Amino acid sequence: MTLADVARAAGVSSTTASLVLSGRARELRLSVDVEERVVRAARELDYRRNIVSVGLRTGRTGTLGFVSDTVATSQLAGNMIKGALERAHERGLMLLIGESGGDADDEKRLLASMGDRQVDGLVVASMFTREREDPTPDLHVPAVLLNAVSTGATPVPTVLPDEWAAGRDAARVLLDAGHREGVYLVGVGTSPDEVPPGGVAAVERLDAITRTFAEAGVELAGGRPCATWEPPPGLEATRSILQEGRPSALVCFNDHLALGAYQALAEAGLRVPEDVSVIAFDDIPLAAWLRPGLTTVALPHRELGRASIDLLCDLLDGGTAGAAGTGEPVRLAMPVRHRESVGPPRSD
Amino acid sequence: MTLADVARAAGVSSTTASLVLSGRARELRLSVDVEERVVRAARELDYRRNIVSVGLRTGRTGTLGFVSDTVATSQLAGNMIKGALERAHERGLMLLIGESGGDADDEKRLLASMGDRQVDGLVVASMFTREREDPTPDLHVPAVLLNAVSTGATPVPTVLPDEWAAGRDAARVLLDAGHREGVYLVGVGTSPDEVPPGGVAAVERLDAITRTFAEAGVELAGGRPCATWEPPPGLEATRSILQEGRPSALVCFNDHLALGAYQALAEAGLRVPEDVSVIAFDDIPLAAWLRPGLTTVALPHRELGRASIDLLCDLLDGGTAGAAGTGEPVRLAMPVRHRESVGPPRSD
DNA sequence: TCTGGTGGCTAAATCGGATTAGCACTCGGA
DNA sequence: TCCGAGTGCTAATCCGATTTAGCCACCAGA
Repeated sequence: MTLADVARAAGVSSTTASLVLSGRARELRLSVDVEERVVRAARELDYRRNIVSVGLRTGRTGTLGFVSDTVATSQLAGNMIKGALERAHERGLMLLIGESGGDADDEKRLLASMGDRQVDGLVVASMFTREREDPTPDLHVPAVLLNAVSTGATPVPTVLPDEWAAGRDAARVLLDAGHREGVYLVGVGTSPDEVPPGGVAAVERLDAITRTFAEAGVELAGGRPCATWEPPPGLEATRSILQEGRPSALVCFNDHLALGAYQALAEAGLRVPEDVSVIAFDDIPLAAWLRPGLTTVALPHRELGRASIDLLCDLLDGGTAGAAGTGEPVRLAMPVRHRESVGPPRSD
Repeated sequence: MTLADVARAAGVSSTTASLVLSGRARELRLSVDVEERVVRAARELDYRRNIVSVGLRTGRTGTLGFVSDTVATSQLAGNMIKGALERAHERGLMLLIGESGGDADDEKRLLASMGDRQVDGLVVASMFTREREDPTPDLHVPAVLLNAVSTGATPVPTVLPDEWAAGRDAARVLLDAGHREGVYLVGVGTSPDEVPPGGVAAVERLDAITRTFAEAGVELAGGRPCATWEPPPGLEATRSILQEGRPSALVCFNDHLALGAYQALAEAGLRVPEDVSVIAFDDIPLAAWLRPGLTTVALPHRELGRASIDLLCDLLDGGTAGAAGTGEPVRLAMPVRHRESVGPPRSD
């Protein structure tokens, strides 16, 4: 079923059929009769426009590229993709997905490959917020960064979680509960240089936490940097903290670390939140399933994914209009999920 | 940079350039001189074939579609996609990804949309093994099913995890450890009709478990069907089992249920594996992080994803050659991950 | 010398649409 | 009566490749 078939069935030229089917009939004052005939023929023949052909002629394929460093490492990634997919479909676009595995050459290949397929635009995503160079210096395809900031000269439109506010809110939750001493960090040290490399998120959270406590006249009791933010290091770090005595509250820099912390606390016979309060970041499904439920500041992955598509589309059809115009990154709020792991400090 | 530019730079016709660049120079006895000139020009101009154009002319776009019901619900899903993505890239193909959210109309729309973009083939995936109808009755695009079996008349090539063998292996692990009584099922009942609807996996596992124990002269002590396989129902089910007395071993139908079981056992003051052994299915990352580490039969999601692409490619360029030829589904082994949650039965 | 074959390359058609230029006809005003 | 300005539609070109059909020069055999 091609356009020519429809045109023939409607008894018009394919030019006319094309015009009608791309909704330009009114604009070009085609007769209502002709318009109806074409529409009917198209419906009866179950005609669908061949997007490859349209792409060749117009250069627009209705397809976007989404390249991330790692898709499956964490569930989070999945949700980011899910959000992007959703939003793209809502806008009638399809997503070509690629995963570079963190390798720069692979990424380059992937981006080129998407360029070959004439994607209209690109989302370049990172699983963990970090700095990176401009992904598409030579490709002349509009691109936005997701969960990453460009170090290049020309700013690339960017979507980021608001990590600073998240750190502040986490600190406030503990302050509101009454914790003023014995607050420890799990995953990072108390000084900005004791943070995993490239971890923009950690730096911002740490800064916010430190300041917020300081403004309340509270000094952090200590922290333990962890090379990887997974349960075993979290367990070790917490054991180490326990050797200094019973902490009042633990700020775990992600939920996995918090799982390790739970295990160490259980080992030591301490109860959450009666003896020790715990707050974390990310809100992976596990957080809701732990006993007691883990209070955590959610990384809005799905919304990040959606926002990246919106930003890209703004960029595509607005030029500098909308959010894409200002050089500032789009920051998405990280909501606190209140569960049962934070309580008042133990009185003794 | 178009083919015409390359041809001009090399001083040949675009026909010749096309021939050279698609590796048919030898076959058509073009002179070595011409071949070299074209290759050099292409390299110097950094020429890349426009795949959209090729797609229009040849009908092959070097792009496959991957449609699943839910991408992000579980990590597993992510790994399946990751595997598919990997394999596709290894073969120089790109993946157009779609998520139907389980809605049949959305799926139809998605498939049509991919058809419009001339995908060479389709993988239709399901997160949980289940029966479904042929996804592409009208689309004339080759398709394979992943983690789903077709109920249609003409069999669709399919990739499935070998759930039966998995059930058998789980049972053997317990038998080998010495468990001969007090073995309970968490997630399903002991009879085949007490299984969540559409759960092909559960049916096969259950059958295998029952038979394997029966062959060893062991009868299952009981089971608890759960509406959803998540930690809270697992916790409830285990509490209910504990009211009958101390079980010797628990077969949890997935890792989430096992997490609930761990919580119930901890509540009751029972230790794993000294008092109660636990074995489960899936091998999500959490399984390795639980204390003690959860012995579980892994769902090879990544491999499933990879295999689906291989099967699809066989179908595309083999016709009925390779695995695609036989009507039988491709079955992938589910390896047992031995950790610490299974031990000998308590002697008293 | 003419014919037939073949080695080496290219003009032109093609894929399925979008777009541009322009045709044929009507109507109102000078 | 003639001109200019619509009105309603279409022929032809183009996008960037692949593929078909075929051209031209050269050489061997009759």
